[in-house]
Amino acid sequence: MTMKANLLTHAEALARSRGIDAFSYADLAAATGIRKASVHYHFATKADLTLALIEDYAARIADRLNQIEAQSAAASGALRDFLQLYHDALGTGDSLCLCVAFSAATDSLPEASVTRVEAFRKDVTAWLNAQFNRARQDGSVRALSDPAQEAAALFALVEGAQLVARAARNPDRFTDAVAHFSDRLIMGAIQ
Amino acid sequence: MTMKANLLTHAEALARSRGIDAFSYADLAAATGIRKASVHYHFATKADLTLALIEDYAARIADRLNQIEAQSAAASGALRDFLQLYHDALGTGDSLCLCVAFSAATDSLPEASVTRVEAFRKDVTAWLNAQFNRARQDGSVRALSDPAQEAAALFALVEGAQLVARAARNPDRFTDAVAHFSDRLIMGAIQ
DNA sequence: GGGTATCTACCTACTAGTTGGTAGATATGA
DNA sequence: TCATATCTACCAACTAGTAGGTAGATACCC
Repeated sequence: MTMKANLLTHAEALARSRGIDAFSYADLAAATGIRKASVHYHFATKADLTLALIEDYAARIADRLNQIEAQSAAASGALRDFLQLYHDALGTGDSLCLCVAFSAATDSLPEASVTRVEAFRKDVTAWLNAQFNRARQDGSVRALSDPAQEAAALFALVEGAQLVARAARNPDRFTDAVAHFSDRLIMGAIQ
Repeated sequence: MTMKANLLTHAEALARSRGIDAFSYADLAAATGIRKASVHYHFATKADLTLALIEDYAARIADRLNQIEAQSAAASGALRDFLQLYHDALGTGDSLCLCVAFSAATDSLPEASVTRVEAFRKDVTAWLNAQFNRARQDGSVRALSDPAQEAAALFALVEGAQLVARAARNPDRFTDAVAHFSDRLIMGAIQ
């Protein structure tokens, strides 16, 4: 792995567990074993670093969502995988998905990153909207209302569930919070 | 208003709009017109200040929830008022409820404050649980499942909806995200 | 091939500014 | 007189970021 990728990996872990405000170039230098000035060589300013973080993250999640959609036989399967993705992002209960971490720190983020996070949020909500539209066809989600409304609600639910689970340092809280929604998913033999 | 209360008011506003990490004693001094050292006279350390903030806030919300419960004729009315309370906390879209702000910054909070926030979260969830139990009696919430599950889900939903609305700087996003839940509330002539 | 130039990736050593926090003087009112 | 509340003037530690230098790889030209 290149040092740049290495720095991004550590920065993402720190941002997700502590928040963007709460880690410094010094932390990053300590984590990777190079000097602070060398971190600046790869990412001139912290604004550059945060933008790189969100772009990298957004690309990875977009790939994963496409993959989930392609692999699922019904909307319910895709939505179950979506929940699992956000559950797994919690790790042992000490880290958030980067989107939640960035949303929580909007004020200390450079404008370019805020815009990028907004676009990411819009993309994920659009993906959810597509799944709920699919569900309207395949009938794999119980008590379905307006897809756009469902998408907005589910996105807020998983973000809130992450926040609660991380604050309690217990990923089970995520499962509890989304249980009511999970119960609405009708799973066939193979999803 | 005493200077101590004045400081708490400004600190709460700053914590809710920017986050706890993102305001300093210097900001507080500038906001109140006294010197930084004088702020330390009232709150010796930032740990003291954050604890005072959450205690003050928890007491106010507990009062408000008791009031809401007493005034409501049915569970649906109490839950609608609960949603309104969290909606109003957003202001024009630039501030979170203190619980969300504190949950997002768990790592940079002193242990005593983390514990206090956890207790607050537990209290609010218990209140929601009580409302859903009430709903089981009065039938004012459609498609009701397990009250504890509903409480966990609703709490996560409002926290996430606040996060999304603040990030987008638009309180309407909160309304969108909770619309699906709102639709489940059966409102009588007088609530 | 040998010399020159440029690039990558790092370094030491620094700056200017901010952070939470402290010591000790001073004003004010009961 | 004495507690309360404020002040000025500091401190150590940390922040992002900069200046200037170096070892080694790569590229180009004669």
